[in-house]
Amino acid sequence: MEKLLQNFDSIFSIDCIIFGLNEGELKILLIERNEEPYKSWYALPGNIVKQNESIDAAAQRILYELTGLKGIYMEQFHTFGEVNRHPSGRVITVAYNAMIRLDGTKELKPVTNYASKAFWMPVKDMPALAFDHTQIFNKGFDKIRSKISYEPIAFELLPEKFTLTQLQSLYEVILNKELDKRNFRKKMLAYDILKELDEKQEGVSFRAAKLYKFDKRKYAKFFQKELSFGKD
Amino acid sequence: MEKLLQNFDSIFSIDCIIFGLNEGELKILLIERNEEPYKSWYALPGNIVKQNESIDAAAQRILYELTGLKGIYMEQFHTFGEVNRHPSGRVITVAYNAMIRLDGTKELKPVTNYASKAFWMPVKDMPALAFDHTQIFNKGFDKIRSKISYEPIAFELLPEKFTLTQLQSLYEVILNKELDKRNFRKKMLAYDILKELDEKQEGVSFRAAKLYKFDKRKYAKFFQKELSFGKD
DNA sequence: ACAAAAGTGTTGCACGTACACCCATGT
DNA sequence: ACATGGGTGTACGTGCAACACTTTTGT
Repeated sequence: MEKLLQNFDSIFSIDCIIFGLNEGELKILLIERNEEPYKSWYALPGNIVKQNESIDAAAQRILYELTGLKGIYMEQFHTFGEVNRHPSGRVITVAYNAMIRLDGTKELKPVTNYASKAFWMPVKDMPALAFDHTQIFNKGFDKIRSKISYEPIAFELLPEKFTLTQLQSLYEVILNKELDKRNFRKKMLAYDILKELDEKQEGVSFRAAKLYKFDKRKYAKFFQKELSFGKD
Repeated sequence: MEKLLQNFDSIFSIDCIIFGLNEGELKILLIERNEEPYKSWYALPGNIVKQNESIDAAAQRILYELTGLKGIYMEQFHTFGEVNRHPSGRVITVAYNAMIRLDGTKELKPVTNYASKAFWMPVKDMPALAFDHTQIFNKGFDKIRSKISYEPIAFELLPEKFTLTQLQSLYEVILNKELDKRNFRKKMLAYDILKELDEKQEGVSFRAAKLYKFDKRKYAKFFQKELSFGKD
């Protein structure tokens, strides 16, 4: 083992699943590869971790280099380690995911030649991806879907000010089922993590809806759930 | 990148957190290291993944080599990738955990020299461990604790036949809090995943309790939970 | 006036929680 | 007889699911 450790290359990679919401459609960030293997295929933003950076730091750097996005909080969700998942050799990959707000100010522009472009792809139109990225994406999507079921994380995707109907549509897209309007609103408001604003929607040709903001301070309590059988 | 891929050593490792229950005490499986670095320290069973094996397969092999245990179903829960977590070089580690039944037939015997012994350590007495294994253990324990809160996985730890009181004690040990006896029994029986046997406890100096078995067939339904707002 | 979406309450049910006493058995 | 854990039921509160009509606004 000592010999192994003396001269090694760190061959592990990061792949990122970044969700965004645009015109009511759930999308994820893809790149078009500009390198072999899988040159000109679509792929998740991903690359090799350097020897002197932690995997969390690598995730930040790689996302930036391939898409121009900086400072996105990503969470590791699984490591894929089949022997032949990469055609050029043994590479295991640590997959991260994140949800971000698309406010129009975030331009996508790869900083390296490794990607020829970065773009948003509607989740419902996902094409075949390079490597095992389709499998990685499926697992990441499952993860998000299950997480949203017990933690109100969907706000990350919405603009700062949003209507309850927009929030509900987002839940419906992610969970892929219709929800009851009255029950949804009741439950969301009961969480007490929304601030009602004095503003209304503008530019719609029907009754304008109230706008809400997500209240980060009150959000904390949703990270303390536990099974109990009485006597807390 | 292509150059990197041409001659590489795969330097990633696996570490295993194996929980067991013995005399009502929650324990985890440790080894005593027989190699530098950290020679003669206690550590989680773990070692380097080979180039031609998947990380899941590596987890099986490594656990076997270090402890003699075979065919234990382990689940990956996190990958640790700080730059300096291993003193000899850059090694990231994929951590797995599992819960197993200690029925006395499983002898612990390392098959390689890499460990001088393998043994069960009570969780409440955890010593300092080699590398960042204490941190890994803490995260794995958190994971188990949170998982048991929404999925009745604790049966893995118990003998085939057990009493409800034993089951409750186990929950209390893992969750680190007292539970109400009536509510606990009501809830567990309501899950309808226990088979009541015609047997009773033996060799106790008080009223013998009924024995139960875990019914694997009925267990399936606990893997289908989702947030909903009506209209399923 | 009409089209389109906003907004709003009640009821039944399932589940969680709090809580205390008698029973069976071995010594 | 007594000590030890085994075993049991009820009442209350909360949260989820089902369900339909009126209001507001722009065209």
